[in-house]
Amino acid sequence: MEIPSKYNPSAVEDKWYKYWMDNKYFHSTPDEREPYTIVIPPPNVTGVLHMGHMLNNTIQDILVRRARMTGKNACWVPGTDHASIATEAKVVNKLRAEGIDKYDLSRDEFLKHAWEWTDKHGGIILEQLKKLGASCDWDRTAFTMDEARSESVIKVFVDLFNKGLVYRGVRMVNWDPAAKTALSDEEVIYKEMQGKLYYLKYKIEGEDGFVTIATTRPETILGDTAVCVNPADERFSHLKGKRVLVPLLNRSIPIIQDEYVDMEFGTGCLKITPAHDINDYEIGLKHNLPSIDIFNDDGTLSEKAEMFIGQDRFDVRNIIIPELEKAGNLAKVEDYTNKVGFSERTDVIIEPKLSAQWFLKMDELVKPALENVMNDTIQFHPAKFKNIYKHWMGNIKDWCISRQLWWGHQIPVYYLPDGTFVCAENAEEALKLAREKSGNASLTAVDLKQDEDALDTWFSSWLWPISVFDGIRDPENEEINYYYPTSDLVTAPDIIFFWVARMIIAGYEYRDELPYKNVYFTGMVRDAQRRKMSKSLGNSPDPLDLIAKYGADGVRVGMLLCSPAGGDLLFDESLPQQGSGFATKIWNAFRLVKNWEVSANIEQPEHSKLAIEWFNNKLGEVVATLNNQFDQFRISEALMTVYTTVRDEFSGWLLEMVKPAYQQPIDAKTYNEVVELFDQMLRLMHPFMPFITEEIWQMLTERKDGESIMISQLPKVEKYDEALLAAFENVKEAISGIRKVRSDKNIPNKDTLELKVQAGDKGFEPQFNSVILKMANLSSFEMVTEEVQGAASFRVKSTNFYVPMEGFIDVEEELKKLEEELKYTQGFLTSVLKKLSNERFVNNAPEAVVANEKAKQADAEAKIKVLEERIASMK
RNA sequence: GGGCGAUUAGCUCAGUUGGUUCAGAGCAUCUGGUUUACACCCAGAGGGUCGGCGGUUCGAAUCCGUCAUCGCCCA
Repeated sequence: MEIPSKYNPSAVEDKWYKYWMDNKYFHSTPDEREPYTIVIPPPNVTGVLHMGHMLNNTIQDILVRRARMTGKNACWVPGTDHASIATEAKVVNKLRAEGIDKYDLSRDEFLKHAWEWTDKHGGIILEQLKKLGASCDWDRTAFTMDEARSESVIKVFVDLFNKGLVYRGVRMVNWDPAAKTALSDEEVIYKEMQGKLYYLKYKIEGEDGFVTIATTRPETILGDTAVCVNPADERFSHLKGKRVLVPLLNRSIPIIQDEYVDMEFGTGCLKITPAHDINDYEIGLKHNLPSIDIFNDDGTLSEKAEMFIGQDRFDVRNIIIPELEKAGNLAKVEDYTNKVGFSERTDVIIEPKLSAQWFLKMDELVKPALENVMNDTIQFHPAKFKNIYKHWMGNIKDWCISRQLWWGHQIPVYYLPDGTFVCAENAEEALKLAREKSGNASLTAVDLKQDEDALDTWFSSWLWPISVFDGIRDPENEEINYYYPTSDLVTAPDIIFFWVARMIIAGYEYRDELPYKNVYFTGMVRDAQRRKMSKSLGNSPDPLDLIAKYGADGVRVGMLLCSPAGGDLLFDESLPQQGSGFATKIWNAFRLVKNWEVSANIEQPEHSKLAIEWFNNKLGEVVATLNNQFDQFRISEALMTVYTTVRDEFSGWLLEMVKPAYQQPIDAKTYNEVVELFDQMLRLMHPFMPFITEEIWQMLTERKDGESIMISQLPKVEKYDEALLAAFENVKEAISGIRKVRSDKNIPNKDTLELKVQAGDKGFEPQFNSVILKMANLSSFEMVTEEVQGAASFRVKSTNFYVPMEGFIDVEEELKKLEEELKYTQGFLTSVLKKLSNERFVNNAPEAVVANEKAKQADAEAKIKVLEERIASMK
């Protein structure tokens, strides 16, 4: 078989992905095995794959592939969410570009366009995930607005309504005037803005004087219904009970007193506009002030404003100032920086607005969700996110679940002609209820009008772990009972409240059970300068370009190399480059082994036998380490374990030890054992690098059609000989010592050396002599009992190693080195003795710790003796 | 303003209930090397008073207090 000298990822990756798909290896159906389930955090249909998805889905794929290789029935459910605000905005923009206004269309016509758009763009991101190697069960692909999921959402709304947990209320909401919808607090982004602080004079009614207030939003004076001062503020005590006139309108409003007012800020005098500021709204409620809503839904001024009707709120700000100045109401203007809320979806400035919305009562629902995270029934990784979760859940507000949009699940509330309403899963049911409620049997379907609003997208995604298995509509079906609760959730910390908390709430409400056992929070992907990856900065590489350049395996390794859980990942192209370099390294190891000529007629050399015995034990240790790291979700550390094991232990030590001499064949026994060890290593690597491991695994030895590394089993933890591994570390140290002598004396590796060993109590492992002989390229190996002169020397523990080289040795320099080594060891001994001579240490410290110090003392003393003898003999 | 978290090598981070040879890794840096899988490589080396101060302890990167700086969330 001809093995290409270069590994070519792109050809290999498409081939094996197709093979896995054709063989249905990703597909899961319930059986007697233990399930391992992950639901994908459904990406938004408007999105394309970005670096955050790459990281997130790489981690999920690693977990799923590993579970599959440990005998579990692994099921990774993919899907997308409908993203009502973002998608509706995209569709509205597209229609506008075609000269169509949304409001010229009926709801049904608009939805037809939205579905068309979704069908065209919605699946792109899932196709991209395939390039990454994602082993999702594609037969299960779900969408938050497909039939099963939609019916589930409606069913849940009706259920919560009937439980009395859904109510309609008027609240101050975050209004997005571009999308014409309310947003949740979490969808508002506050940005620092350079603005102005305007000082405006309000005439005191019936007097000559003025009261001066400061505001950043002069256009809202038209909605003022009071001016407020702090009751403790003596500057304004004379104003008590008086009234002032709103500039331009000359409307008379009261001066009220409230401790809310900060006496230090501005003039200490605050205008109150209850309809357009959340704090003013609270004060308005407290003091029974009227609210005057001066804005239309699109951010233009309404008739209630009495002036500037139909003009945009920010235009009005510019034109009202000259008017106020002309009228003598403008005192001064200052520069001012404040935080302004922007819509996460449309990036326009949020308008606080009073509006009728649907709310979900949260206080009772959160209880089990909070408790079971705090008591670690559900584990967060890293655990620090428990605190932030607790804080939010403890201060939870009712959830505003209505959105003034068409794209989404229309709220299943139907209004009767008299303004009362009923809530039902469909129109027929609603009609039945309406007839009962009104006592009017002649009501017909056309008399009922369904609520225009749609539900918040999160109101469908919070059901995701249940609804993807149809557990809402059919709570006892085989799949939900088998796959739920799911195992792990992998997501970003910025949606801990939007999504994670609410899924946990829904889990306990609808299954009386947790939705998953572990939540792994990934870091945020940033660039090398710690900036967020964003389109506008142009600092985000296209993931598909990266895959084309470095291979999916290389990119997966690159993403993980520097991504601790919950920490920022500073992405740089050197990372996937390192990943692809690692793939090359593995490929070359494969080429080395595969190109050996195998002979059945030679005996296995001693050093090969030892090497294989050692590596078998090493493998046991590595498997145990990996299990431990995965148990703790230390995935990036697990990758590092695999990385260093392949590079250092497998390639650097094992393969070098068994490698036959140039153009010599290898014995069949060693070859077969090395192939078996290679196979085991490939399995350990497979979850991280699925493609190259499959490619090599298939070529490593004869495979039958339909076999695959992805359905093979990982090596199990076996007992490993720790003493053997420790002994081998001494052997490595001895070999390194000889290499260092070569390097110091400029002796080429191909020249053989002699070695003499003066064994001490520790540091010499005679059973490995054949290994040292081969790895250090020695011509002879001799045990001695005396000091050897005219030789370079080094020590492992209390054993002296000598490499004779008469004439090469600078006695002075050698002595200097020995003196340094001695001084260091003596210093170390002093510190140990200091501890041991401290009575309180000996009495208080655990026995094992004291014994350890005594062992350190003995070792140091032995080494000092060896060094002193060596120095004495050289002098 | 309230809360949470962080501060360890040039960079990014580990460091499990305080105690195994004077704090580890990867990357970066430096030195040497093209030996017959691999220069996308190999062999070595340097680099940290664990943010400052104080305390508890026989013993502190680890526990407590305080200050400083930074980040995130909420108002």
